[in-house]
Amino acid sequence: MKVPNEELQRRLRRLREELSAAGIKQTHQRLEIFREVAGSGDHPCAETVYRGVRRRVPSISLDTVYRTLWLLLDLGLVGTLGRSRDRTRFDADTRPHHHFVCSRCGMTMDFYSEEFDGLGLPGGAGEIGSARRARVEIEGICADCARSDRKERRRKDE
Amino acid sequence: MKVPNEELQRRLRRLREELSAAGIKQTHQRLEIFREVAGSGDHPCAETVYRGVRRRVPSISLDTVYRTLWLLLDLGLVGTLGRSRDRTRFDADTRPHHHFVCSRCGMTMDFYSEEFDGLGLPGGAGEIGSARRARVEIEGICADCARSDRKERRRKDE
DNA sequence: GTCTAGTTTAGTTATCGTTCTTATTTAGGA
DNA sequence: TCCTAAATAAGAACGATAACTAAACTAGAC
Ligand SMILES: [Mn+2]
Ligand SMILES: [Mn+2]
Ligand SMILES: [Zn+2]
Ligand SMILES: [Zn+2]
Repeated sequence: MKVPNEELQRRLRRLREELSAAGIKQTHQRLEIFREVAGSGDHPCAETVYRGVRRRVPSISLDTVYRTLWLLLDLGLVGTLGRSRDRTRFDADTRPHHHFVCSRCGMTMDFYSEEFDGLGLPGGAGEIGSARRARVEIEGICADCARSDRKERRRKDE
Repeated sequence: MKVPNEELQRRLRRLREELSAAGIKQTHQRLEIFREVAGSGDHPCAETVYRGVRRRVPSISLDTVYRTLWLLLDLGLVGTLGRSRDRTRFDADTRPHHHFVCSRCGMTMDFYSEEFDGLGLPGGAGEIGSARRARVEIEGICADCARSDRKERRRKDE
């Protein structure tokens, strides 16, 4: 999953705006680290970002990658996800969206739904607090795993 | 939030059934660790469970707590939640339910909604895989934090 | 172009949740 | 009761992340 160039440019423009607005310097490293996350339509971990950026900026340090990713998180330019046993994964898609996670292979896939975006606390729970954002995670079996399961079952049955 | 004794007993009975069914030994430690999670209506982390169990079983080791909690997870007797930067938190409520998380103070509160339980992949995303379970996390400001915010604002305004 | 505060690097060290190692104990079947 | 595979306790080890240092670099203000 590669992010279309047009969208990538939009995101890079937003990075520059947010850095300016916050009075934070626009360094080559910050640009390239963000480009790496924002250009992959995936949910890379810090280590993956590091390896990717290193191809273009061989001197980059892992320390800078971490510092920058947490900075981007503070600025709201990336989000995080990932089950808590695993390493943190970053997500440059800041549009409201949701995730499907395959419980067999761990594959994580984005999907969009305005209906889900708008979910608030249901009637009976109104006094807990005021909703700002809803995130839906659907756990299931991905199409690929379902296919190999069927194949496996056939092999066993015959 | 304390789990009523009747429900706790039901959960402990289920533990024994599941351990038997899986051919796993019923140790004192496993019983007490599960009792700790299942008896708190909360979402304790491993460390909290450890401290609680230690009052009754002073020789318990943190390692055993972790091993047991992951075992319970595999058996479907507990779930996990928590943002991936923080320590994992465990949840012995295996009924389908959802969470409200206060972005100010971190307070996590359960709520129930049959509508949310039944959420599946929306039309446009049907080919990703087959849904088994939906989890909704609503982020917002809890009633308590909203109250202290208002108080704070008043203090500043006058 | 100069200046400077903020940033990066490399290296080292620390932290903290979690997992491994090893010797010892125990649950539960024979 | 005896036996053994499984489980535990203690503490060392691990891996991801964070926090230093000091020296070099650089973005952006003037
Ligand atoms: Mn995503
Ligand atoms: Mn819960
Ligand atoms: Zn899969
Ligand atoms: Zn709060």
